[in-house]
Amino acid sequence: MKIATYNLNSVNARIENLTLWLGQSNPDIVLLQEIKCEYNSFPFFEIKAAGYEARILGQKSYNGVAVLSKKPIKIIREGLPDFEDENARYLEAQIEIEKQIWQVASIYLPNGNPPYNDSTDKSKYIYKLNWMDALLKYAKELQKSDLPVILGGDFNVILTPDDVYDTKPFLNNALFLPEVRQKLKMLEYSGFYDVFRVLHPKENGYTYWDYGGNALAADFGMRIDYLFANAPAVDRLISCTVDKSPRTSAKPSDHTALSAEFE
DNA sequence: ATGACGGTAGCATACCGA
Repeated sequence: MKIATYNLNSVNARIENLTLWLGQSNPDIVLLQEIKCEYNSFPFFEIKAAGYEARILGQKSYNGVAVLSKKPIKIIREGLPDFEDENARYLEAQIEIEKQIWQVASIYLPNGNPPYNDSTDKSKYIYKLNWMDALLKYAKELQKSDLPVILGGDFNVILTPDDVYDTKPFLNNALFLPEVRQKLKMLEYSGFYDVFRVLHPKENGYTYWDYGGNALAADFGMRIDYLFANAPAVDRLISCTVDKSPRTSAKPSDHTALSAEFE
């Protein structure tokens, strides 16, 4: 079973990039973030032609998450429990592949940085912290499941100093503040393994490079997209790789795909 | 390494992002 997470930065702007990558990478399950559209403008036809069913939690202009699969998708949850969210950031599903049911969630965690016109505005950061608390609370519920569970997506957190090209520009950034890093660590301590780090303790594993300047060429990247797996899933882990091809192909997202294979 | 860059809404420019 091959699963991937990919923040697309608009599914409609990226549909050719996406279908090309689907054909090359051939994942069984894909977790998409920032589709940036509602149901009626989602490119179901093109994705079906590439061989995938799609279920989405859409939103106009911003956010929006989706699950793609070659096999039927059963939606378990839209949005986190016990958390009123005006944004489309969480979609959870069950997919049966070769007699094994996998429970997966596509997660687009809030960025948390203030708007440019008011650097003192903490409301987005507070929203991020509250969102993470709701996720941590629900993750403990999910740990009661005997199914293999994979929480994947754009977590908008640089977990450790090894996960960014330079820490100095990010010391006061909502992606790297101690609170959010601790909360993501708590997700690990609750029993969700950081699949990339399980297999690659040293590699940088960047999944995002800014569009501007020479960020990609100079490898000024950051690791903010993750696949977290519970014990039943990580027991089956075979490989986990950053797939840089969609980031280096034409009209890229600023993120790239992170893939993992399980027995 | 910060500002340039890209996407959306909607038609000029503001907002969002990491």
